[in-house]
Amino acid sequence: MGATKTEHFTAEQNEMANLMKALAHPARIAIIDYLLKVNACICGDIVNELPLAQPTVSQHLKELKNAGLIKGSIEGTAICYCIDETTFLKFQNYLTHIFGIINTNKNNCC
Amino acid sequence: MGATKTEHFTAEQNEMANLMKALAHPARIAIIDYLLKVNACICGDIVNELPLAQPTVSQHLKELKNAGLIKGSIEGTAICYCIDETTFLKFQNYLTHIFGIINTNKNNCC
DNA sequence: TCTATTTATCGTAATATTGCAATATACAAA
DNA sequence: TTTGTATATTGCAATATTACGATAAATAGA
Repeated sequence: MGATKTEHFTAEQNEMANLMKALAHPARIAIIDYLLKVNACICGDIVNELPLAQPTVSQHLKELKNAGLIKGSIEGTAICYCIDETTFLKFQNYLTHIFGIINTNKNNCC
Repeated sequence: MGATKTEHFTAEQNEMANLMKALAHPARIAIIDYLLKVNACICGDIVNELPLAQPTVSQHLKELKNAGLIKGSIEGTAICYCIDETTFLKFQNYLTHIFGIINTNKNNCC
């Protein structure tokens, strides 16, 4: 097998799992961390910031872009990537809900 | 290759990527959703709640347990699973930080 | 003890992910 | 046009994940 049975789960469950999957690699966490640290679009030097070959970085950026977590625009010979706030907001809404329940329901466990 | 180069990233980046990976499947999101919905330990009927075979569910539970997101205790012939708040708190701390930066740095993007 | 029930593990097939060399593409500047 | 620079794509090998049938282990109750 090896293929996730997405059709049996709710749209939200699949959506959240996809966002988690997009962030389920330290290189992609590092990219997000870096984008937030420089607090701007990155135009050119992401590859130098990561301990991976250029095609690998390009692939990770593509996955983050497909998930909607970052967006890019062509800027001459370079590409500018930055955080896509809309998707992060959706992600935040789900997680805030989850964390909210966890924090109010403390100690009702075996 | 196929193996993540964890040694090149920070401990926090690897830790967060691992938590994301543990949640990067709709079945595991569904398990967490269900645990929160019933607001208690689940003793016995997780398998019936999911559209997957028993060995598959058992495997997903194991992954959530390995990641520290749930904990289980033997209760007669059944196993009781529940949310592990400590790990979720760590996860929340990281994400609250990320979301905080994103929400304060709006519109400084290309 | 025997049986039923519940959860875990093993083994395996199908599929997905990771990483990079080689190469392609796109554009700026000489 | 040619050269240099930056990013993307292709192709492939190594590894990981997903799913489940078969089976094991553990316990409760007859």
